[in-house]
Amino acid sequence: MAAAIAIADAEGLAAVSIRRVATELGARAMTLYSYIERKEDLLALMLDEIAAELRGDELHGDELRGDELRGDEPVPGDWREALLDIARRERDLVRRHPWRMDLVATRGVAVGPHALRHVERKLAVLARLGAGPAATWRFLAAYTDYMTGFLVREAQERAAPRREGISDAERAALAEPYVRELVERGELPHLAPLIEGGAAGAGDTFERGLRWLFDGIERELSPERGGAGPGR
Amino acid sequence: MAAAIAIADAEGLAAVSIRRVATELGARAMTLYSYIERKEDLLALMLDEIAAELRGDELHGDELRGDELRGDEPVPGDWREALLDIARRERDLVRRHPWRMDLVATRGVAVGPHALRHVERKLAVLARLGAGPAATWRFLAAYTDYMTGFLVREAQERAAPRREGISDAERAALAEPYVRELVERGELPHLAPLIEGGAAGAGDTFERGLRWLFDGIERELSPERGGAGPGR
DNA sequence: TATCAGTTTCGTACGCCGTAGCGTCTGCTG
DNA sequence: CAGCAGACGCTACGGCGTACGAAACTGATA
Repeated sequence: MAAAIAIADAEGLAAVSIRRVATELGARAMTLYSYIERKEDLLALMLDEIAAELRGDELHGDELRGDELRGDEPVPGDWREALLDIARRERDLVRRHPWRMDLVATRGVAVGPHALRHVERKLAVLARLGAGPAATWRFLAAYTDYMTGFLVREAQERAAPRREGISDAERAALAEPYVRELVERGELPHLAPLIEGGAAGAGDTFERGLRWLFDGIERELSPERGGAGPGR
Repeated sequence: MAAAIAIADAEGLAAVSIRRVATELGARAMTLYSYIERKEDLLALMLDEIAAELRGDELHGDELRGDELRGDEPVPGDWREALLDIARRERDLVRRHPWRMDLVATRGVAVGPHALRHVERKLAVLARLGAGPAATWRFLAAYTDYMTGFLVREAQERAAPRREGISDAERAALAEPYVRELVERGELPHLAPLIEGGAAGAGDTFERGLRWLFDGIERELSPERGGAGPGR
């Protein structure tokens, strides 16, 4: 797993092949099949393994994995700040392991012990909302979906310059034929000023989008008020 | 493109190989390289092609592609209903072509003429918000990210039973080792009741999540009011 | 009608991939 | 010491994307 993760971090998920991982370990390809049944097992294990890095305290070695319960120490601050903190850590995780979103998009989210403990942590935060189990689950689903979409986009934008030339070269050489023609024919009246004005792609929308989502959730829980306070 | 799309619809994106598409067309593999430079070009073309199905009117043949301007007829109702309508169509599109999310997650969103016209349509709706270009772009980014995340998850959940046994068989045979042990050791106090109570995975969260996001955006634009009205 | 440039198609080949099948070796258990 | 389970390696199969050069076909020109 460590070898596979190192390869994926350095050269992308496509470089993780059975032969390559085996070579990195000084073995032959078929040796790996003593420990896994299919390559997909290895990928699933990688996905759960990096979820261990999502713990609040940064001690993610194996030393305190044993019997003492952890994972539901009270999180400081209100639920918004706590969930925002978790979101930032998830974003950092994808920055370290961009291939995570490739796997999430194809195999779905991990269901190993580390990943489950992380879900537990998020539910502990959401429990402060005092909503019922069904509503809590829906909140988590909306949060997860937004995060997935943002992180997929960010990981892929970050990987794009590595695949081709530079982002500017791509924009100049690839957007010219389509966009220029459509813009000059006046078929994109709303999009054209955004492109030419530079508004497209400017700024970091990560926390902004999360706050909008949080606002909407908060308003549902206290509908008569404006929702300015922490609610409840 | 049509042959490739048909294969992907029927057997998934992995079945789309150069050799397979060529065979479907009664030709040999290398023949395709007279029309595309790389396989990725074919995938990009597929992605833009299905975006043509996102037009509001259902005439997505080639017959009226010519000179008459279209794409910014006023959309009925307020912006929320209009954007919700677009969102439903995007969801239906992924239902017809689940492999779209695979491509979006790896290659990013399409930048062909059909896809650009669809972005234009969304910007026309968002223009009613009367926000500046930067804010409008951020709204679109947040919407797109939520949609991507939801659709990636839905497409992958829909494809999961096809990959393995049944969803129930999977839940029983695969979740047992991890989850049961952790639950019985009491390490997942918040997650356990959701699983056992059946709250997990119940109901459709699509429009709910979108409405929360819309509420948050609306509140930003009219902060002093509760945001109950359509605003502005 | 004969020629020819240009396009389209094809056969072959290279180096990858995941993994099935089977033989060999090692070290622990009874 | 016998037996055996597990770790490990070799070989092979069918598939992949695509580079390269030859062949076949097309339409326009002499």
